[in-house]
Amino acid sequence: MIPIKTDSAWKGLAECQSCGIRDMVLFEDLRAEDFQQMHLPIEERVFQAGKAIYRMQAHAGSLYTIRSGTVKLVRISPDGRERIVRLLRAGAVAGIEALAADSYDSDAVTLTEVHVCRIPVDVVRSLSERSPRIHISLMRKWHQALREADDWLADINFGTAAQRVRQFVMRMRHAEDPSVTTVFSREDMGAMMGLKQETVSRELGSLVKAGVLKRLDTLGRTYRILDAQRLADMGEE
Amino acid sequence: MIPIKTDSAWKGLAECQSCGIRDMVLFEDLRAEDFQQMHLPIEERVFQAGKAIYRMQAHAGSLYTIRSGTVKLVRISPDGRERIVRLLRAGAVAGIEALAADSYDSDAVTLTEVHVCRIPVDVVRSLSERSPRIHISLMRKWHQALREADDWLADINFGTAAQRVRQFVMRMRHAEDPSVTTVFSREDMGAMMGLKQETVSRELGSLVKAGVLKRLDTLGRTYRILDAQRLADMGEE
DNA sequence: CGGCAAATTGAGGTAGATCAATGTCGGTGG
DNA sequence: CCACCGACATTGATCTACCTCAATTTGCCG
Repeated sequence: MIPIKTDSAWKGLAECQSCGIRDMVLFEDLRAEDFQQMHLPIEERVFQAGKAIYRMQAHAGSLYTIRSGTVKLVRISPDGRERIVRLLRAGAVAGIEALAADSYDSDAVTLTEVHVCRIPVDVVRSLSERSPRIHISLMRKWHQALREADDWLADINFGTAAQRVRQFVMRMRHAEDPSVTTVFSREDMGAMMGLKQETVSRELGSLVKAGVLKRLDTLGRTYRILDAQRLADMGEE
Repeated sequence: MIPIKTDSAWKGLAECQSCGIRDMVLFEDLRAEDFQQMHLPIEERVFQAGKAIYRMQAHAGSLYTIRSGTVKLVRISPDGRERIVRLLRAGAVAGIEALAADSYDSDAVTLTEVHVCRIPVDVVRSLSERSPRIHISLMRKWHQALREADDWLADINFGTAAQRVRQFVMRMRHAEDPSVTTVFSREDMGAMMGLKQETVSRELGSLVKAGVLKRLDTLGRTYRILDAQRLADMGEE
């Protein structure tokens, strides 16, 4: 008998000390003695694609370090339009605003299956008071988020549709193999770049036709970059 | 004899303890004893309109709390186009990324005469290690910056030109008198909203013609808001 | 096999860009 | 004091990139 699942599956208390991606996340520099001080539960959770980790304006009691997968931060405007303000990937922190405010500033919705560690905000606060290392890590995470937000505006929400789509494709290259890139539904891509889904589809199509990209799957989510040079250069100056 | 002025005028060592806007800035919760620990110089500086406080990629050795005036954060894209990613006003911190990185992420250029306090990054670091209050202040400043960046994307870079301009006009209302709003050159406004200056001019003009705004100066920088309701509502749902 | 969800493709309309002329103000020098 | 100039905003007339609406295609799954 399969247990009923809600939005997330609880995987038990996290084993921070043996965490495989510890160097990417908040506790990158934490020492053994720091873990002793921890009394509140850090939990590992899994979300299926399309689930909300938290909602805008909900009480912000925890932050979430992302172990794997991709999360979109979504704002709904007063008149109901959806705007994706940022993407978070492995190593980023979702809900970092919990450290400075009472409620979350946006929805956090998973685009893929996502593994997170849920850390109560009090744990981070007390650790960062005691450990300068955590303190530095936190600064880096804030900076990472801010930088990402500015990049989002300056890179993929600027210029013609063709320029935006190319920037986006480049930004979504795989870390392991930069000649492969994975994108999202045309609707989501539109909400990220301020374009309509048809326009996104057309621009991707024209990159394929131009021999810059090659489809690797049937759905149009994964592409091989055949001509990285042209992808980066086209439409400059 | 008047001393030669470079970009900024040095006004001497800052008197933090008697600072009039201390509750808005970084040291809002600092106590007398905290100031004793400070050995590096905090300087008060004044910049005329149109000067750079710092440049993108320059070595980031200080951050700047803004005492008065308005600063634009500007990114130049590889192909030379200018994009304004955010505005900073009194109480905000320019160059906060100095705490987490070696170089600044954007140009900071004054739009008005601007008064700042220049604080060496080491001062902030050592204070925040010792004082939990500073630590909390810093978190709030990071959050303020991140929130502002996301707002910028979701509010004034989203929707039709008319919606953007109205959002912008509302965002630029004076704190003391919300029925007055001050905007910038049409070119700068365009670079903030992803529009051309002619479009900005037309949209402002149509708001005046519609009786929503009234020009208060000859240059088109200051307006009285005659119908705040319509300014907020028009073009919703 | 049929039905659904997502992407693609096409035709036509429009918001905003582009190109260009005109207007207004403030400063400067004769 | 007035003429001239440069900076900026405004206004007008086209043009076009992207949106809109709609039909078609593709793969997936029951």
